[in-house]
Amino acid sequence: MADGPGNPATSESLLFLTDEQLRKGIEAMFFAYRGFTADPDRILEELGYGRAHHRAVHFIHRSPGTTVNNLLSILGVTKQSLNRVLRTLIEDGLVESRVGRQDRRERHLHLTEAGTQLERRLSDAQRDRMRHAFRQAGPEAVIGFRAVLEAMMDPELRHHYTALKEGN
Amino acid sequence: MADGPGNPATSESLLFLTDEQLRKGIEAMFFAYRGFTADPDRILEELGYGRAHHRAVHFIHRSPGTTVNNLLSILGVTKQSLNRVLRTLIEDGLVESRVGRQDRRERHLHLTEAGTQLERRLSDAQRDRMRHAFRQAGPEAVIGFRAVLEAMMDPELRHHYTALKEGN
DNA sequence: TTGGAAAGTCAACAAGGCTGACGTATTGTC
DNA sequence: GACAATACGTCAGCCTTGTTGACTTTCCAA
Repeated sequence: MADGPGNPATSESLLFLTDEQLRKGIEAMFFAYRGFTADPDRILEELGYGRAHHRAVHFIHRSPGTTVNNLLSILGVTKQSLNRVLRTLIEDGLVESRVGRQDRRERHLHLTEAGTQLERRLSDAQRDRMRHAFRQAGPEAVIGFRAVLEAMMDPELRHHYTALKEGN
Repeated sequence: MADGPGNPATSESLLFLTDEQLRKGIEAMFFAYRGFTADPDRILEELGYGRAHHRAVHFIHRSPGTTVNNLLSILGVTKQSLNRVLRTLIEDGLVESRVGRQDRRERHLHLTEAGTQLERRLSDAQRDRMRHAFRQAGPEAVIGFRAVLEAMMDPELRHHYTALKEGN
């Protein structure tokens, strides 16, 4: 089995690592992310919210009772930045901030009924697109999709992704 | 072949469409995109640029001589927004704007030598991460990754992704 | 030739990042 | 009991990057 530069098998097996393939992957991320956020963005706009509000609502829904500090480490923004968003959500009655029972310095965040409804509306829209893409591409592709994305994350942030119930 | 709710084959084959699977997909996109932009962001920051500059440089490199209008349709922002970015890039000598020969209203955009160098530096960083993720996940996964992302794009924007030399 | 459309530029504003400084309540430690 | 550390909130001010509105230059078609 010669392995020269002209060997078709060799070039084929490495084809997915050529600069052109990598560029395609980069642009795929760019354009897909646009689609990924497009539907929620439309809903948010009519309510006067932005993506920052969506992120907060999403992760409060995922981890009810989470603290401000925990949310900060997930979102990777400053507390001043998060606070601005959180304040409007609390004022608008979408999020409730409860003083911690063990540690009264902490604030535990929960979605109100209205907050839960908005979360549902946003995630329904986003899931619809994700479901369509998954169905279109098939189960095998979904495995690959997840594998590549997981490998693309910063290692020190990956635990936020896998921290929940493992195996799902 | 009964198809009851307890049938393992059925639930397994549809497992990738459960709400929990979709939520994982959504968060995978969120965290992966953060990693995807992290390396270029660091380079851009030390130069006083942002992601908007990166996007402009990337697509001018991909399509030398492209017009401002064409760039607008790819990037999906207003021309005023793009213009601000473009102006600084031109002032800094990274991009050259040439008046169109047929239509003198048009401006054809090219990277200068310095612009090409910056593009190289940015895309090297981003390709390194993409390459690592591709290698980690394997060729089969890359196929799936691309299939899912392509299905996630807005149909009317997808042509920007596949418009180049097909089959690469 | 003139009026509309198209390409691009300038001005001003808003969202949402950031840093820095500071205040307050609470907790834990010496 | 004093004191440092922690969790959170807030004010001020900056930057990037999105927006709309008003404008010029250029082209083309009636």
